[in-house]
Amino acid sequence: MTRRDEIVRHAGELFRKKGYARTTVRDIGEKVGIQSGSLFRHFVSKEEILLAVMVKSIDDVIAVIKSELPKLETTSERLRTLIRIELCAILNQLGEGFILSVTEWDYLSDDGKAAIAPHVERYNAVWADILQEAQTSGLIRIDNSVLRELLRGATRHVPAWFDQDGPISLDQLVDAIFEMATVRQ
Amino acid sequence: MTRRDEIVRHAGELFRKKGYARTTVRDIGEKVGIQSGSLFRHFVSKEEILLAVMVKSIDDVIAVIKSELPKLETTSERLRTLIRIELCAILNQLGEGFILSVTEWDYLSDDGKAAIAPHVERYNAVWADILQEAQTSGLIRIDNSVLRELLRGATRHVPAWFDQDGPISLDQLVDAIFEMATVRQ
DNA sequence: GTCTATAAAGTGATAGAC
DNA sequence: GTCTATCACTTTATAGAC
Repeated sequence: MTRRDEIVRHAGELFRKKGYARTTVRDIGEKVGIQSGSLFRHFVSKEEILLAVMVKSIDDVIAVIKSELPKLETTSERLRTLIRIELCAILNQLGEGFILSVTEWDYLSDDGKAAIAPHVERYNAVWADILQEAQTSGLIRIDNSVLRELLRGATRHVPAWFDQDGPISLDQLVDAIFEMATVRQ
Repeated sequence: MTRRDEIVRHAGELFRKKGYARTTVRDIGEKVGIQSGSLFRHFVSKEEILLAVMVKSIDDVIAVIKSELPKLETTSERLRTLIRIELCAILNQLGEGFILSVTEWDYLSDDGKAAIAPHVERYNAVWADILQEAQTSGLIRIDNSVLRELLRGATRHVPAWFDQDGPISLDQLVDAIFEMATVRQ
């Protein structure tokens, strides 16, 4: 693992925990074990570190999706799995900063947004495909683009209240979201 | 309207638009039409301004709920209305910073959180009551505390994608959320 | 109650030695 | 490639005149 990777990993953890704005380059340096000034031999700016975290996280999650979904035979299974993967990603069991591409979007410069956009769009396309399938087969009840955003909001908010060691398991949470999204059949 | 009220109103608008962290006291002063230093004759700190925005917003929304819900006769109508009011609040058609009590929660000091908590709890209690009713009458399908958080996430995320002048009306959005939350009957 | 001016602290980023 | 040291700037908040 290169130093650059190491910085991305630690920065991702800090950004998630404290938010991008409240994480200083000194925090990142301390976590990595180097001085803050040394970070700038690896990245030209703090924003570039955020971008690297976002890109890696999104791409990691897409890779998992591409490897898992083709195995599944029904639309219902694919939708349920997609919900599960998004939840794992958001709960940081996959990648390290997936959620940041939603929560910290506004902190990016225009150039930064443009750099991330293709990755975000690839991820969105996966969801659009599955929801299109689900709508065609009558699995979901409401407009699929509206449903996508309602589900994105629901999953995005999960870290604020869900305790992985609490009374509800991750599987139960996936079931609840799937149940909410779909028609009872 | 007192100067204090004026500050709260303008600060709320800025906090919503740019976020608390990126809004400076200079921004607020400029908007109000006074120097930043003068703000501190009305509030002891920037955080106290945020607290005032939050408290006012939450209390305004609770007041609307208390005036509208008792008129309604069915659980279904009450739940739908509660969803509509939360959406209006989050879209800033009610109060000025309702959503801030969710999005900017982490920026509060411990004392700040303690000051807001009773107001948030009163709001949560309204939802808990209605969802309890809905669960008893079989209107909703999943655990009501889980459903509450899924819906809170869904509505909280709405400003990020919903355009009030776009193709979908607010009423249609309320319908979609209600449809998602409830059993088809 | 507002102004001007500034204190005190923190920020991202750079320079140059090693 | 990391260090030390620091620049240039921004931030919240204060002091004292009016």
